[in-house]
Amino acid sequence: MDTPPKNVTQIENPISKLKLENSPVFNYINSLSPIKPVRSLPIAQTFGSLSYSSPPSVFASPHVSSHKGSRFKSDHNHVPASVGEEEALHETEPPQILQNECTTTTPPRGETDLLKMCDGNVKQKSETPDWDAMISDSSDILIFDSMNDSEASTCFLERPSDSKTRSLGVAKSTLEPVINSNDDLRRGGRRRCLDFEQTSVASSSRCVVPSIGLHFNAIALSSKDNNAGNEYPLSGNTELGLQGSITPVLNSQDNVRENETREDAGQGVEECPKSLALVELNQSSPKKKRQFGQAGEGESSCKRCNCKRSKCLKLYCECFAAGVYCIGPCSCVDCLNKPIHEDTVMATRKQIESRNPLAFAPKVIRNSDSIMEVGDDAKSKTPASARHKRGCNCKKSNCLKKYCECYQSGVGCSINCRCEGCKNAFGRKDVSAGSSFTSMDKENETSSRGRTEKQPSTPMPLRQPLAQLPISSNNMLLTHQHLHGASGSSLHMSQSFRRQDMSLMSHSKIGTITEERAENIENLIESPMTNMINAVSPNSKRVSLPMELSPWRRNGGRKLLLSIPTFPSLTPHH
DNA sequence: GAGTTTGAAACT
DNA sequence: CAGTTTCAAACTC
Repeated sequence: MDTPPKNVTQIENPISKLKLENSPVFNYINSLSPIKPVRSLPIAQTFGSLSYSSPPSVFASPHVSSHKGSRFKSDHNHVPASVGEEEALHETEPPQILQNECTTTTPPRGETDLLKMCDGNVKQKSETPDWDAMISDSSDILIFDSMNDSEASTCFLERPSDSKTRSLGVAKSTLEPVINSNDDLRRGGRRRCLDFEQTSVASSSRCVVPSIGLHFNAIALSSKDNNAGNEYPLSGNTELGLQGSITPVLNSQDNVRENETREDAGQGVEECPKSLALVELNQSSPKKKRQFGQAGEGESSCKRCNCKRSKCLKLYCECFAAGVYCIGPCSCVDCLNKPIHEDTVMATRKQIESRNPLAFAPKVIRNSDSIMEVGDDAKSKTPASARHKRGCNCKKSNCLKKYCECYQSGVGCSINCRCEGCKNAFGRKDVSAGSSFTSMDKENETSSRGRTEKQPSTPMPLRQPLAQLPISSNNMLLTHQHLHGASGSSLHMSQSFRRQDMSLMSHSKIGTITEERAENIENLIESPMTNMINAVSPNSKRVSLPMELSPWRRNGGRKLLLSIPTFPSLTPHH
């Protein structure tokens, strides 16, 4: 990928870096924050992962593999604190990738620097660093952290063609609240750039700033959705630069064009998490969708529904389930899943969430230790640990058709599945039962007993309803705060999160984050962090941070256990 | 493109 | 919680 020269230059330019480091401003900033470098890397990432939804399981699919590939690649450079960290990153795949990339091009100094640099990039436009602005913005920047960094970098790296737009988006995200003067415009763009999560997701794909509350589902969903795209508008989101901040302010046309461009480039799809890809690609016809879907875990294409009776306000509707508005390509009838009916959409979402808090969460969860099982064919490339949360219930398809959510998502069946005659090409239930897949279950079980003990070879309780997991955005917040020591930034994040949740109704999985939107969520759940996490209950897990990440860790080596919600619920209150 | 099959979502 | 119905995607022809 071509990186916009400008950015690269900046990032790589040692001189500027030096200047920055030596400058009074730099020192000042450093002295200010507790947030500093050290944790900045890990935490930021974690943050990102935590806060943002992850890309959905989307990643589990072949796409995933590619992602992973890049991830690994970059990871090297980026000094992974631990496996967990990696996983955490995982959640924010898109961002992560970006980040990694960014890291790649930068001296291993810390994300802080990275941020600065990135920031610098943004500002660079104006050439000389505006120190005052920098300082004033520093907080924001910090808040964004990895996300921004990564995204920013990603943006730049990812699509040269879009660099302009992306950088713009980044800049906006970092520097100013993205205000969409025109809702319609915004919405129009939404599909591609979801507001909630989407924004983030979208951003990731588009390099827009990541938002915090993602639609996990959309993202995560992957399977079907993964579209993270355009999500419902966070009402009020816009005002926060942070969050959604960065909603790319594109009108639909622009988006379309952008998408087209991307498609032409042929990159987006592969590199983007399925969800993302969906968002962007889905403008096409249903057939196209299928094709894409194949590529991805389940579908990589954008969502396009064909609802006749649900008004696109039920989970039957893929768009709705993915947290995106129906758009042109949809063939739905009496569709209410449109920006015009935002209130209705939100209300409905809330209602559904009240019934099932995880309704919009990513359906596929990836294990922290997920390792790609590389096989001869693409199918075998699924993440070993990716699994459908609830599992499927196939009776006749043998889990060999897309009727099967597991199969559709590109993940193997697990003990959570109640399928009959499972022949899932990505992993059969019986086979996976003892594998890492059930990690979640294992974790839960383990958690109940203590922590890092080895898992019992005993079968875990079958199908733990994820839905039962208590996840609340509030919890999320707490978690974040805890993790970050309640730093201002974390607070920011939390707040952002909340807002998004509120406005969105909370969602991913990905929710998700999605899936994609989901994966972030998933990652949260299974992320590196989570790896270290022991589940206390289905909803919360005890988390012990890796040494590197855990500032609270006692010298004695005692682990600090935190209770972390598995999923951030989209709804703020609950 | 129409019709069928399938299984998730929703409902009772 | 289980059984049934509704729904829309996936699939077949």
